[in-house]
Parts: sequence; C-alpha cells; structure tokens
Amino acid sequence: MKLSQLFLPIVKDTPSDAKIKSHQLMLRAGMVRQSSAGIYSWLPLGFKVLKKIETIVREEQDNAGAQEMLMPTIQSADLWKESGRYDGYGQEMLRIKDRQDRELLYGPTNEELITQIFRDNIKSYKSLPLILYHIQWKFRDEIRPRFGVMRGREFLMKDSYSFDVTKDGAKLSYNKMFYAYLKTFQRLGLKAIPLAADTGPIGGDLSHEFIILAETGESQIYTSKKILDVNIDNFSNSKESLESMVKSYTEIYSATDEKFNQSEFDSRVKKEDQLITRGIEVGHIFYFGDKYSKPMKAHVNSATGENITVEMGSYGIGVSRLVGAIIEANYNNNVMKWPFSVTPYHVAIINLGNKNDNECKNKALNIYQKLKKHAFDVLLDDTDESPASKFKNFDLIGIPYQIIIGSKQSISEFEFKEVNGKKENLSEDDIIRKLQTTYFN
RNA sequence: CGGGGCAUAGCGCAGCCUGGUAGCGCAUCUGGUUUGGGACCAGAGGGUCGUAAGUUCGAAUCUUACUGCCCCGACCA
Repeated sequence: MKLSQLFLPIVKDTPSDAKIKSHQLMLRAGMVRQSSAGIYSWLPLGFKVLKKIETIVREEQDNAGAQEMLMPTIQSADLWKESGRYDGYGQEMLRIKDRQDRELLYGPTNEELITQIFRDNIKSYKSLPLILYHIQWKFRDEIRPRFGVMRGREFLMKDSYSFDVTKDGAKLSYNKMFYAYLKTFQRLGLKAIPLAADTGPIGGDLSHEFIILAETGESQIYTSKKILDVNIDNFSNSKESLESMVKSYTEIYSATDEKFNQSEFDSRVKKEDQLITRGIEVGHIFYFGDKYSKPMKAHVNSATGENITVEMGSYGIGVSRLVGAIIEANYNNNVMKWPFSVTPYHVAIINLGNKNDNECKNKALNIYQKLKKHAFDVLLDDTDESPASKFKNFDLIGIPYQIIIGSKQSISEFEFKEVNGKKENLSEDDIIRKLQTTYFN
C-alpha cells in the first residue's frame, strides 16, 4: 500500500473525549471513528488489525476442534423467554419490535440460539462432543460505555459453545478452550493470566477470566510472579496434558480484587513473588452444565436409549476489545509498536529523499515491490511531508519495522530500524531474511 | 440510574460574566521554496455557535426545555 493512497486520517491533537491511551491513539492514528456512545466505525488501518486478530482467534479455535458457523445479530425474544433470561437480562439487552410488533432483540450473546439449533438437529450421543463457534457483532447496552473499543456497546466477540454427554466430557471441552485461549493470547503477543471468576448472568459453577497485564487495565490483580513462567508449549491437547496444564495455573494463587483475600495471598505466595498489578479482561470461559439445555430441552439419546440433557459450556473472546488491549499493552512514551502477528503492516518504507530525487524514489519503489512479492504487508511512504513529520506519524501508527531511505546510505544499502530498537544498514536480501525469520517465529 | 462536567470550522480552544451578528492555532486547498525528528512565504476555502422556544430593537452570549457526549460509581468480552 502506498501511503498517498491510503485512507488514513491522522490527527495531531488528542481528541478531548478520549481519556485513555489506546482510545486516543486509535482516534489519532485513524483506526476508528466514534459514531455514537460505545459504537464505532472501523477505518482501514483499524479494520486491518481487527481482521488479523480475528484470524488468529479463528485458527486457534479450529486447532482446538471447534467448528465455525455464523448466527445472526438479531434474535427472537421467544427463545429468551424459554430460557428465562428475557426478563433476567435487564436493561443491557437492546429490545426491538418489528413492523408486526414481534419482539426481537440485538443479541448480547448466543446461548439460547445455539441451544435451539443444537436441539433441533442433534439427537444422538454419537454426535458429541461438539464445539461450535462464531465471530459476530454483539450489542450490550452498557450503562456506561467508555475507553473506546475496550468497553463499547457494539463489539465483535468470538463465542464458542460446547456440548457433551457427561460432566467429565464437558470438563475436557472446557480445558481444550482454556488451552486454546492461552495459545491465542500468546500469538497475539500478550501475556494472559487465567483467574477463577464469578459466572455472572451466564450462570454455572466453573469459570475463568483471562486477563492481560496492562497498567491501565480496569481490574486489580493479585498473583505470583511464577504464573508468568508457566510455559504452555510443554502441553498438548490430550486429556491428561490439558488437566496438568490447567492445574499448573490453578495451583498458583491469582485473584481479582473482588475475590482477593490478603491472608490467603500471604500464605500461598512468598513475599518476594507477590505480583500486584492491573489487567484487562479479554476472555471468559464458563462451564454451566444444564442451565440452558434443561429449560430448553436439549436432549440426546444415550447408548441405552434414554434421554440425556446435554452438558454445556460457553467461551468468549472480545475480539474488538483486543485491539485496544494490545495497544494498552504495547504503547510506551508516545511510541506504538504492534506485535508482528497483528500489525497492520509488517514494515514501512520511509523515503526521505526530496521529491525530485529519483534515485531514492526508485530505490524505495523497488524494495517495496520486492517485499510485496514475498507476501509482506508493506506500507510505502511516498508523500512529500518533511522527515520529522514522517517519523512522528510512524511512531504513532506503530509499524514494527522501518526501512529508511535517504542520503545517508549507499545505493545498495538500506537503513533497517526496529521501532524502539536498534538500527542497522542492511542489503535487500538481509532485510528479507530478517523479516522472514521474524515472521516464522 | 446517582453524582459532576461539556457542546462555537475536521481537531484543540478563545469569545459568554458585562447582548451589537464569530476569532486563534493546527489541519485542508493553490503557487513557490524546503527535506534525517512535527519547515517557510504568499494566498484561499470552510461555522444556520447541538436543537427548540422565550426575553430583547438586536442572542454564540441571558432564561427554559430537550438532545448528544465525557468523567466518577455499580455491570460486563
């Protein structure tokens, strides 16, 4: 992409409505524009990041054996009356009437709908276990939307639903998602910590939140530094391995401030290991047994011909929230650096030569085309701005690598710079090799 | 929903107290000069001052209602 062609409305001034870094940066860098309270349009740069996050979330769901589908944003109120949540969900649910005066709602979550689809189509224990998921926009009429896309009213969520015959099977599905979540966040360049959690309006008796460490997070966390050392690469998707993986987390004390207990904290975590910090909730998983399957009559036949109410769980990741969360975790001293896995562009080519300098221009264009051929996302700054202005803009956009072309290098050399890191003069081939190494790590 | 605040050009703000018909910086456009950390000169465009009503000869300014947005609290991916 050439910068001169890109719809990237950068603003110098910080919009006064935005109070936290990620929100300010997303507005300044032209990633999103607010349309009304807690509702945003995604501009090309922001949308690119959102899509990359979505892809990683999807790949890890698929790896865990979950199957993607798509349910609508608008649901019938009847289903929610069946589960008993139509009255229970409260003002957060956006209720709508169509021209026939039928009661509809903009889905805040999909337990009811997926349970209906399940019960209408699956009759045998032989079809289980089953995990279905979709990535779809949700609407929750939050009392107070804030922090940009971090607490929007409309947000993109990946939600999975597991169906099992036995409690033991449901636990295995839960553990699979637990593992998939840790791998997802790892690929997003985030250190996620699972915390035992309340189940809230979803209900059930087993639940974990996944929180990433960020100073500006909303949740206070009390845990041990040791939790940061648990290495998920040592585990696999087998039942036994998953159980020991979950155990290696849950045996370490970790709690949000609602569940925090000072004396338990002191007795279970050595003083020098205590980690008191802040975090952002980016995922939440629930095992809730027959909470929905029972009232909604989601039964399957067992091997002996009797009706069994299925055991269910649900698993959410806030995809749009993650865009903000990743910024919060990576933004420092007015400079942004995206993790390579989700960066809108892998590398920026910044031509500092003046507009009549055809040598610099061609040099920039050549390496631009070469890198594109190698399937990298490349942004070529072909504008006529002053060098200072270009550098400031790229500090804002946060593309992790820069190739700077100007009068300081020989014709065969490029200045290759890692944002917030070292710079070196490299040949074209060196740069390609270097980016490929980063890509495959 | 309770408490607080804001609404004037794309963004950041001044003007309001004390009424006389709108201004600054940045951004944008045109021409020229410039080019390794937010350049310079000259010119130009852009605002029914959130909406409605009221007071007044006259309202961005005073009054009332409404709407929108932000901050603190409970809720949540």
